[in-house]
Amino acid sequence: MPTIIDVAKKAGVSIKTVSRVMNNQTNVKETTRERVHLAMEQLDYSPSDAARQLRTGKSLAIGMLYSDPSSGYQSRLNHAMMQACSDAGRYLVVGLFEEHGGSWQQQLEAFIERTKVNNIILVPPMCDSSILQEYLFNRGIQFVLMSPSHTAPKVSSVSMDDQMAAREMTQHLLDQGHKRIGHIAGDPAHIASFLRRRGYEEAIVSMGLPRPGNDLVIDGQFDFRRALAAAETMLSGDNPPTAIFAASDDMAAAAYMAAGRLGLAVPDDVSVVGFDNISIAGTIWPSLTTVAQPFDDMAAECIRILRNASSDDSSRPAPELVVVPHKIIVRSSCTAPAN
Amino acid sequence: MPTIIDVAKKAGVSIKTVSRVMNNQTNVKETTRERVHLAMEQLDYSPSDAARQLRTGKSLAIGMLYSDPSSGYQSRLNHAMMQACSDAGRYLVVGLFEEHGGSWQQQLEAFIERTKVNNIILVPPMCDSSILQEYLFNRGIQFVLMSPSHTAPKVSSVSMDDQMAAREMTQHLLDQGHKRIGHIAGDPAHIASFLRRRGYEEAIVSMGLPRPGNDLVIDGQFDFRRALAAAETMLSGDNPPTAIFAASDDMAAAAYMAAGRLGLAVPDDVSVVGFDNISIAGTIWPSLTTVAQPFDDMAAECIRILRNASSDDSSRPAPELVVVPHKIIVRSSCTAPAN
DNA sequence: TTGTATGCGTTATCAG
DNA sequence: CTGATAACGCATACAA
Repeated sequence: MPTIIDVAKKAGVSIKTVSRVMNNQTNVKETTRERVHLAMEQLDYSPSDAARQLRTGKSLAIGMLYSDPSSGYQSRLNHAMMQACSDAGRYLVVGLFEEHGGSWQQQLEAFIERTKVNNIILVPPMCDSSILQEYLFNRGIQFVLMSPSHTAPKVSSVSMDDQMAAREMTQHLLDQGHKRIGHIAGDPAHIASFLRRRGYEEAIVSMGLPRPGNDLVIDGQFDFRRALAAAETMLSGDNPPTAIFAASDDMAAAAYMAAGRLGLAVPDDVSVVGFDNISIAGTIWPSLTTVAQPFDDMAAECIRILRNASSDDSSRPAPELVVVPHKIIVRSSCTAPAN
Repeated sequence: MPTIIDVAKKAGVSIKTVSRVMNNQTNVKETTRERVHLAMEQLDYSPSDAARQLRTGKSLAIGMLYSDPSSGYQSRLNHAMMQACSDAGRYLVVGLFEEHGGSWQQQLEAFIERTKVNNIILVPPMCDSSILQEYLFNRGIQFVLMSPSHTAPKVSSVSMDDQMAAREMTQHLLDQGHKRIGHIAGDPAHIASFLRRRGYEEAIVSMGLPRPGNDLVIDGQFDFRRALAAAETMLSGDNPPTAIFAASDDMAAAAYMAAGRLGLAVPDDVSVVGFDNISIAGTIWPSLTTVAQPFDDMAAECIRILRNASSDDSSRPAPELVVVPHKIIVRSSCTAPAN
């Protein structure tokens, strides 16, 4: 493995100059810079993380702490985050908030002590703790909030627009000619449920249609069984909807089952759309039209923000509030209503 | 942060002695060893990974390369592996085999060059490549095979026993009194499909029941739609099974839907069991009895093997062939047959 | 604009 | 059994 010394020799300069070039510092003649770059390429040189880290005390690790390792959300986020880290030449160190492991702050403190990370990603529900934010801020640790319920003033955050996504999903249904669209809502405790519901209502009202009432909007609480009951109630009513928008794919699957039980075909008798794009959504039949949370892009944004922050020596860079565009995945569970 | 020097001072010894104690080396008087341990505890000392790495050239990173980032299997494995790494004080670096990125060996080579990992986990389908194994072996890189189709002679591997799991799952059905049990098999291209099917047949035959024929075993190829057709065929036949064992949870979900379409209730009219324990299995209703692949334990075993291997200075340690016990998750999709 | 010299916290050599 | 000291590869204070 070539070292900085080899590069310096090859380029006919001192190691300090090579160092300057590597870190994009000023005070290097342009021709010299090029010569160094050439030498680095020819030797296929890449700096040693270990040495760098030893010298600067800054780790390339990025910490992410979560509280529910079994959730599908977290699992997919991990996946995306790992990929993003890998792409950025950094690596992810994960930690778990234990139910009975003391206060969040204590656990965060212990994690930092143990791993020595100085970049952290805070995911729900921890990202909504102002205590944690305060602590990290005071300690000078760079951090990003992932999908916080409320954006904080001085802190960078990355999220998607649940409300807009729900609105577009509903619009998609309206565009196909549906006039009566049911909504199986999520757990009201989650802010996302609220936003998705609002987006759904907005789309409908903005088309001049009446605001949907209790016959069309039922709480499913992200629970399969409740959603099943909700869908059955809707579909067996007097004036059943021609389409159902479930606030999660799990609940959309429940709508599939309710339709089957009632002898209704999806999508011919009733269209169904979901939210999440869980892995089964594409393999189930008919394949489910749904909203894909842009995990990959959100992860990449988190890493980018953290990188910028730590490369910037001068104090704290301005916080960024990034909203990543989602994607509507149109598949075959949705068609124009009969007649 | 205390360093080795602080510990040495506190214990009244030289740093070399502290180093010896840390690395469990010989030639230290027992009382001295204790004194050092005490000092380390009192100072809450932990060695610097960066320095260690710089000095030894050995990275704490563990590499894992995969080819299908969107698969649920991979996503769950990642998750488990990250956790295991974190627990072991190491970290995971992931890489992706690109479809058109050159041969596997070239890509593996590039990954190693770039990340400098010297511990690698090979997952399906790469774990079955003897070329890759040979390459890593010659290069002196420690590696473990994850769920290989065939265990290799000189290489450690970690897997679960698909056949045994399928056999137990089927036995569970038999124990409840089922005599006619259908099987929706997976893609014959996967060795796991074959093993699961064999386990199913074994259980049935060993009870003195006739070996199931083509009316009871249908290929679903891990495809929802095919599985749906298969389940409908079985359940609408002359002598329908009272229980269906699907080789994946996705396909079990298809069986649910087929039952619903035919006006059959799960589990009262037909029991359904699956394989994988995907996240929806517990939330769907009735919740699905299934086989849980022991991702966490398998991941932990991989890391353990790698750790042992790299701490062992003397040549190459003996390869281990670990089979991790699986778990049958009994939920509510399965009951005794009617009458 | 460029170079020299020192130290980050370990491990390892070799001499007691 | 123990210890002084030299690396490992990089960044930087300081000198030129």
